Amino acid sequence: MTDSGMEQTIIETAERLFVERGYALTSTTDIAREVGCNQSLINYYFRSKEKLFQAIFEKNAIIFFSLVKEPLEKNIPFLEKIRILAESHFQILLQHAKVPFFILNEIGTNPKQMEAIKSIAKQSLHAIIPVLEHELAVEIAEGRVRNTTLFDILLSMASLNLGVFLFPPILENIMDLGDADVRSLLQQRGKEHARILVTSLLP
Amino acid sequence: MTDSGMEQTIIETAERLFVERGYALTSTTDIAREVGCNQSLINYYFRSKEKLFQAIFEKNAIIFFSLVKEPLEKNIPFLEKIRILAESHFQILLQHAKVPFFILNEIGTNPKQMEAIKSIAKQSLHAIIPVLEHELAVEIAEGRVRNTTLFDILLSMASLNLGVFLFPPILENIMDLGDADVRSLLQQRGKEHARILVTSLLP
Amino acid sequence: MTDSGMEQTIIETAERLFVERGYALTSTTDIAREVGCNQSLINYYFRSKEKLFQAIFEKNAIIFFSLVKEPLEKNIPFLEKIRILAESHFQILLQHAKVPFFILNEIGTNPKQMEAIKSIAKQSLHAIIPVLEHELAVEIAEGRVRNTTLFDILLSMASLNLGVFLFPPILENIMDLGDADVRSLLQQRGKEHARILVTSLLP
Amino acid sequence: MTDSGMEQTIIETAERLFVERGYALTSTTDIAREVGCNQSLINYYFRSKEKLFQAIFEKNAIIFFSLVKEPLEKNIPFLEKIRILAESHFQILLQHAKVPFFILNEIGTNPKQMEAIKSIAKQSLHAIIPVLEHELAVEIAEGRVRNTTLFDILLSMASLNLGVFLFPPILENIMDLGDADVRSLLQQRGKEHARILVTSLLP
DNA sequence: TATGAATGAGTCTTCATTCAT
DNA sequence: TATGAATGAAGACTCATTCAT
Repeated sequence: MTDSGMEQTIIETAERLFVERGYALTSTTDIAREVGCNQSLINYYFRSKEKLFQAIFEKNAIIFFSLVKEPLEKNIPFLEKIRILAESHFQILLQHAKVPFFILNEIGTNPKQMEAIKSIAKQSLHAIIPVLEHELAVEIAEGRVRNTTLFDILLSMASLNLGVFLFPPILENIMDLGDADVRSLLQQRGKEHARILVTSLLP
Repeated sequence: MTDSGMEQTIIETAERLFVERGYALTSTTDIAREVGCNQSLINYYFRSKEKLFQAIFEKNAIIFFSLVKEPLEKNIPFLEKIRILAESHFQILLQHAKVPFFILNEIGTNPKQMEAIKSIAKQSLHAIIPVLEHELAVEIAEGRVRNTTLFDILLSMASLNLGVFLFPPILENIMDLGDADVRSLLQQRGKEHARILVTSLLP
Repeated sequence: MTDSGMEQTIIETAERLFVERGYALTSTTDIAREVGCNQSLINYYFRSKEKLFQAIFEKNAIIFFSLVKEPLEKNIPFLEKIRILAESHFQILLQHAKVPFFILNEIGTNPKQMEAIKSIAKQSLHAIIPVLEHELAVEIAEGRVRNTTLFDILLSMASLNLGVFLFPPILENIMDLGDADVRSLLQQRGKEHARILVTSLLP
Repeated sequence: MTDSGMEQTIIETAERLFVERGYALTSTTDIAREVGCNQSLINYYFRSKEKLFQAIFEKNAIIFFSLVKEPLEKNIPFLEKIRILAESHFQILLQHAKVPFFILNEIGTNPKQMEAIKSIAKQSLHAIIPVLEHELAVEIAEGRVRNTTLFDILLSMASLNLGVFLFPPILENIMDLGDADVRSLLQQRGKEHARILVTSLLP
């Protein structure tokens, strides 16, 4: 802990615990114990458990809704864009494996969070959706893509990609695989998902 | 309310609340209030909140791992079986829309539940996996299915199907769609998933 | 403490402490300690400190606004009514010497209490004010009472009577009188107040 | 803010808040926030919340016990002195409308304050009481004033005058009068009180 | 079978105060 | 003179559980 990095330490510890156990099951006492500080200090810096949580939640919500790291290049065929999108989304999740569970959990657990998420989601998605929607219409019209909706495509993509990060703890256990085994099995799933998606879009 | 009507009512109410809000956010006080009985009665019948919960959790875990309602007929081509499996799984979830979130949540939140789940999962899956695994090997060998693993297939299936029941609350909100709209959009996803899966398996 | 008179004991102890020290300075821990019970028990019976307080506050507010024990007889001259009223009010306060301070304190301290008091006050006063107002008008018109308002009369009465119960603790101290001395000095103030009031009303 | 401007600002702000809300309901945090300074600064200057309060309390206690701004002229008839006293007391209160409630509240709430007040009260009153007491005896002996005690007279005076500043918040509410209405009703009460007092002293 | 009373541990929060700088 | 960090005690409240009936 550097020159009074307490505030930072608290945030980091809180993030770890919140993401691991969720809001309800993480007490400020837990955080303080782990940080090694007085419990009041948490309130001193963040005023309330909820305020501390909210900052962390929103930071992770942004990750949750990140589809790409850099904007998609324009002059790329539609299906190629979908493939890039899927892989990129997968890579982002790979770096934040626990985030999907955390966000899903908190949203399901506290409906109030839906509100907090709305603008984050829109901001993330509206950069990408209108363009794709238009391109998809063209592709369908010209017979290069089977008749479907962008909503369906994105839902499939999200499902495939997120599934990999939601179910593994279960899979590890029921398949008696080690953490490492599962991880390596999953590494290749990113490309596989992209392939599944693109294949499913061919007429 | 019949003879042991109370006990039953408590279980049912508890199930509803636990599935809706999760273990941590459901207090025995809540349950008692909703049931309209004394708070002690819950402990009288079930010894502890945790024991009451455990029964309910395991019941729902069984649902969560149910892939089919009836055993698959034997003399059906492999790909057809996969199609049936996917659709059947989807239909089961459709009847228990809140279960996936509940189970995932509880597992992620309380690692102890992994243990409880292991045998349930194995029992469900081992009825089906060895056969399919063998058939898949044959199909691949004979060039009718591209080279892949059953693990991959089932993970894709689970991801696609469960995604539909995990994300809609989010989708509803960020897309400003009504509950009904989303529901109807999803109805057709069952067959779509089967199609995606099967397509993705073709060589 | 009779057959589980806990609830009653709590109310009584709480009333004593609240009246003595006020809401802010009485902790539920204090009450529990004095009662000799677990602190949770207070919440068990009354849900919250505030609810426990509110009942007590309103009970005392009713006393605070009680001017007469029995309705005034009709066929009594106006000035005689005022005299009876003043003496009656004084007697009521004599039996609840600490109430005025308590009520004044809580109102001044928590503006929200004004709302709680409104209806109590109106109920108490509106039984008596309209009649007196009309009679006063007649008396003035016929020259038997000097020109004034009922508001002034009642404010004078309240001031004189309540003053006796608000300042004595101070008087006791600065005059180095014993509690008993002051008390006896005050006993006679009831009639004195009535006299002052009536005298002041003569033309 | 001049050299020691902070210290002064803190005192002034503290006084305003303490008088408005009382000791118990005013936190040093509140004061610091309102002043716009660090919370520690209050402790730095005044060692403790209580010491800060004590100075303020005593200053206001002096006001509370002030009966006259200038010493009464000697060669004035007794009843005229009483009249002047009453009006003068009323005028002082008019300039410090919130003080009576504050002092009464703190005394009733914290018995320790009685001690602090004793000498202040004595100092204020003993400048005036012995003389008046002697003059009253003469007046009574010569039949110009009815038989009473100075204690009674001063208590009546204090009651009438202080009542005006203690009850208005209540009156405003239960009579549905505006702040301004009540204020104007009360403006004239000063002279009225003097009249009531003097009248009540005539034989 | 069913209940109300009672408890103890734990949660979040507020607050006055202290300390090093 | 002035500050931010940190603390410990206390406050109200919730909750699962136990006990006697």
